[in-house]
Amino acid sequence: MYLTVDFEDRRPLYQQVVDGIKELIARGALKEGVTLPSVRQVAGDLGVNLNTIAAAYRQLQEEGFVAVRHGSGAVVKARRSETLPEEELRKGLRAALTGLVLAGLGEREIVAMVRQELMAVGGKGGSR
Amino acid sequence: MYLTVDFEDRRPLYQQVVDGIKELIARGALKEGVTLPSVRQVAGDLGVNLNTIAAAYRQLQEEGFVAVRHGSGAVVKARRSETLPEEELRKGLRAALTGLVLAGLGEREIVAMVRQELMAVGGKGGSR
Amino acid sequence: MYLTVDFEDRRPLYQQVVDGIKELIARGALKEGVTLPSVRQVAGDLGVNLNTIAAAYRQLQEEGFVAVRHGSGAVVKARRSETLPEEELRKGLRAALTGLVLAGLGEREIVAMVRQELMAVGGKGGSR
Amino acid sequence: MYLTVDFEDRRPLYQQVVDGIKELIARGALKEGVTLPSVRQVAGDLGVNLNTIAAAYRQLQEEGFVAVRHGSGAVVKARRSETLPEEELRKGLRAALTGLVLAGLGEREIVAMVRQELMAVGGKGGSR
DNA sequence: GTGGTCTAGACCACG
DNA sequence: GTGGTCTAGACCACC
Repeated sequence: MYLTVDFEDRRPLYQQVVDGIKELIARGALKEGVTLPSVRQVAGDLGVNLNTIAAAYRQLQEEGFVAVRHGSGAVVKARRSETLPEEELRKGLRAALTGLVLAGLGEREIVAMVRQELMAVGGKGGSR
Repeated sequence: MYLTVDFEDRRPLYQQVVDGIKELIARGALKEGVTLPSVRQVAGDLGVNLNTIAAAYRQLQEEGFVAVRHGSGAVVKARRSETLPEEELRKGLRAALTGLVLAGLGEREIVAMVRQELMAVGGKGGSR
Repeated sequence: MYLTVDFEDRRPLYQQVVDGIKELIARGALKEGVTLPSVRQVAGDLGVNLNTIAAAYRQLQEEGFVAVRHGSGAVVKARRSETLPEEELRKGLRAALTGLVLAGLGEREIVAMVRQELMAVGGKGGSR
Repeated sequence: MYLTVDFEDRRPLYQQVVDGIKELIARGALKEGVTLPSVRQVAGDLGVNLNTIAAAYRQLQEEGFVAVRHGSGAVVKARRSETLPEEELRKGLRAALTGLVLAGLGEREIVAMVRQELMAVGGKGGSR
């Protein structure tokens, strides 16, 4: 399971793990019913503390992406019907686009980049 | 200068101010040479602490968006040739898109939303 | 013996089994002298691990609800004169009521719900 | 602010703090807009680790009971429109009532106890 | 000053 | 084996 953390990133480590796993789910690389590697395993692989990964798994559970069961690991759940309120999502998108505009990219370039990222992120997830 | 902060937002206040001003610049609402309102003014208008706005202006200066001159306020600079490293921008875009994919939106809907936001964000200064 | 477990429930599986059997006893569905189905039987029916059911039976024994005899199963005991210390019971009740109050229910509605649940729970064995 | 933890209690410490504060809110002892004592303060008072209280505040924020702001503390929010699903609340109530029935209490005694607890918990909160 | 994150390491609860 | 909780203590981010 490809997952990395970047100690230079401004996001906290546990958040990077959460985001990374969400991305793997969005991509279809982690499907419903799959059991995530154990907290200890991931912590060892990434070279971070056990508690940090535990916090990430806890958040994924609270957000409804996985079902964590005490003695038996964390299992990816079926897609939730509900996610973040659309307003939140728009805010995030707008912030990202603002950065691209300020970097001098035009609409065509930006849309092309979006399409490219969509292929990387969600392209095959749905119909695979 | 339309600028607001949301105390419920997860981003820190100073970051909201930074993002808001960047957006105004991207939209062309704040052009090169314009002097931003004083730290005191903004702090009063938004009802936040002086230090918070000062931190925002400092970051804008560090990122090269404004020039702060002792005693004469903060002036919007010419667009910098270089902004955030492209890798950072892609990361931000990818994160935003991941959220949209997880919310169940398809490529068409997402591209449409991107176009819509681009019109809102980049109205004037986009194709420089 | 109607007994179910819910893998989504926040309580551990063994606790759900304990609570379920207590409820059956409270309702009079399991009377003194009755032998509970074997650990294997229950584990198979519910699709959970043997150890989980064994832990539940052990706790029921420790709390005095059943007598476990080597090789002959677990037998429901006469109602004990003393159960959990009253303080514990009040704590549990108070926690449950706090939730209902925070949900905005008024005293009348809550008392009505209590009466309703009492009819469901204590149908037969209530006023011993 | 009366708040205690019990090291013998089976609930984790942070959960006891969460429950305690919820109860104070339900009782009206903590009203909207009040700032909770600092994490360090509470940790010191209760004799537990700082992180334990931080976890409690975090959960209260996630459940929408308080707004935690980085440099300025945790403020009690207006009542949320939405709480736990009713099913969860009924489960909790049923479990509590089962205990009381097993202790030999009759319907009258139980209803009386409920009324008594309601006066202690939520009686004055609403109309005060 | 405030809360947030992380580590190291211990111990417990669950299956 | 699994995840959960707690501590001690450090350091960071925010206001």
